[in-house]
Amino acid sequence: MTPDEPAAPPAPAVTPLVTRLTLARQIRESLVVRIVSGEIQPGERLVETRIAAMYGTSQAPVREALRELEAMRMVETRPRRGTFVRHFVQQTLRESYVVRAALEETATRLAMLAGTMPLPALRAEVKAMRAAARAGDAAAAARASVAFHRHIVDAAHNELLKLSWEALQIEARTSVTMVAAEVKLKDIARDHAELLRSIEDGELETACKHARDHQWHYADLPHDAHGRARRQVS
Amino acid sequence: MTPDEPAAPPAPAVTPLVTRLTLARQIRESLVVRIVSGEIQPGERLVETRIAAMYGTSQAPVREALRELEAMRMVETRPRRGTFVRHFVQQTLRESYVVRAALEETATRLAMLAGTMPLPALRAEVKAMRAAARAGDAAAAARASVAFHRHIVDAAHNELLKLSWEALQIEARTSVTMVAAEVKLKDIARDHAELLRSIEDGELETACKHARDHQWHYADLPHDAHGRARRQVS
DNA sequence: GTGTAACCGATTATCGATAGTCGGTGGAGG
DNA sequence: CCTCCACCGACTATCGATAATCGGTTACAC
Repeated sequence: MTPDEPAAPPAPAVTPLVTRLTLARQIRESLVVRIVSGEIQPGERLVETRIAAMYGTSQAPVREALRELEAMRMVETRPRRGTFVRHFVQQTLRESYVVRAALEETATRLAMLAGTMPLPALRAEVKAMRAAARAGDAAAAARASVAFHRHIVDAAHNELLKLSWEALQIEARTSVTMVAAEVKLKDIARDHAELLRSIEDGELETACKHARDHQWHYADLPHDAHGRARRQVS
Repeated sequence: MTPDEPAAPPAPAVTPLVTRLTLARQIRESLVVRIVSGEIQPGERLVETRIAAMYGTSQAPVREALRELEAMRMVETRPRRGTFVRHFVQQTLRESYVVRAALEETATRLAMLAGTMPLPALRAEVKAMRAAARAGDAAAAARASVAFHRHIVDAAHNELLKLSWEALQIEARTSVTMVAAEVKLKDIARDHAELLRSIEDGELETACKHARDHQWHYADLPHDAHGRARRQVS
C-alpha cells in the first residue's frame, strides 16, 4: 500500500515543539523543575489525567515520567492510590551527599592505587570553577563541580561504582543545593582546590578522608529552599 | 532470551502472576532477576512487544518496567531505537564487592555514630552462619550473611544508602559468589564473627576499616560464575 | 561498480477507551 | 450522635490500535 504519489504532509501545523526528545522525557524535566522550585508542594497529589491535559498529551507519557520521578525519589507512588510529591526532598538531598561521600572516597582510593587519577582534567575543572565564581555563573560552577567529581569516579574504572554514582542523579541535585544552601561560588572553587591538592600530594589516606569530608560537609549545610518556597504559599 | 516461540495463540492461559502488585512492577522484578543472573545477555535488545507477549500483557506495563530499569541503570534506552541491557551489569560481580565495601563502611560509621547498631541481631546472624556451616547448608549461610549486612545498612537510617545497596541485588549475587569462589562456610562464619567483634569493641575507625576489608577480600577471590551462568543458557 | 533515494519490515511512541479500585458520602441501624 | 455498608465519582492500570521512526535493502541513474 504505497502511494507512488508522495501524499505530501502539507500542513500538520500542530507540532510546534521541536520534539527531538520523547514527550515523557520532556514532561519529566518540566515536573522536576516545578517540584524542586517548590511550585508543586510536598505531599501534593499528581493526578495523571490532569497533568496529561495540562501538557496536551495522553496519560501514557505522563505515567512514564512519573515512574522516572519515582526512581529519583522525588515522588512516591502507591499502587492504585496515586502519586505524591515526597516531603523529604531536602532530607534525601542531604542523604545523597553521604552516599556520594562513600562512593567518591572509594573512587579516590581506586584511582590513586591504580595511578589513573586525571590530574590535568581536575585542574582544568577547578580553573573553570574559579572563572565561574568570578563571573557569578552558578550554573557553570555546578557543571564544573559535577565534572570534577565525575572525572574521579571515571578514573576508578569500576563500572558498577560509576553506575551507582550516576544513579544518584547528581546533576539534578547539585543545582538545588547551590540555591538551597546558598553556597558561595568562591568557596566551591576553594574546597575543590584543596581536595585536588591533597590528591596531588599522593597521600592516599589523607586524600580519601578529604574526599569524604568534602561531601559530608554539604550534608551538614542547612537546606531550606523548600521550606522557603513552602512558606510563601501557605 | 531465545524466543521459544510458542506461536502465541490468542488463548492467554498465561499464568496470571499472583497479582497484587501492578503488572509493571512484577515485570520489572522478573527482568532484574533475569538480567543479573545472566539469562538475558548484556547488549541484548529488549523488544517491548515481544516481552509483552511473553508475559501475556500489553505493551504499556512493559514500557513502564523498562523505564524503571533504565532509572536503575540496568538498561539503556535510546529514543526510538530501543532498549538494551547494559554491558557492565554482567561483569560486575567482582566490582559489586568494592561498591558494597564503600556503602557498608559508611553504614557502619553512621550506625556506630548514632549508636543504633543492632548488636543482638548481628550476633544472631553469626550464630545462624555457624549452624549453617555445621549443617553444610550453603543457601542458609548466604541468607544469614546477607541479613547480617542488611541489618547494618538498615541501622544507618539513610534511605538513599539503603536504596543504593539494595540496587546492587546482593541476594542475586551472593549465592553465585559462594559457588563461584568456592568459599568455605566456616570461613564465612569466622569472618563475620571477627567483623562483629570489632564493632562490639566500639573502635569506630577500626570497625569501618574492617567492614571495608571484609568486602574487598571477596573482590579478590577468583570469580567466574557469570561466565558459567552464561554458558549454560547460550 | 558505486552512490543516492525511495521503500520495507520491524518496533517504538502515543493515543483513546475501558475495566477496576479507592476513598468518601449519606442513609439505616444501634 | 456514632458506626457500618452499599453506592458514587474520581482516578489508576491496562489494553488494543495507530502514527512515526529507524536501519537495512533494493532500485536506478551514472
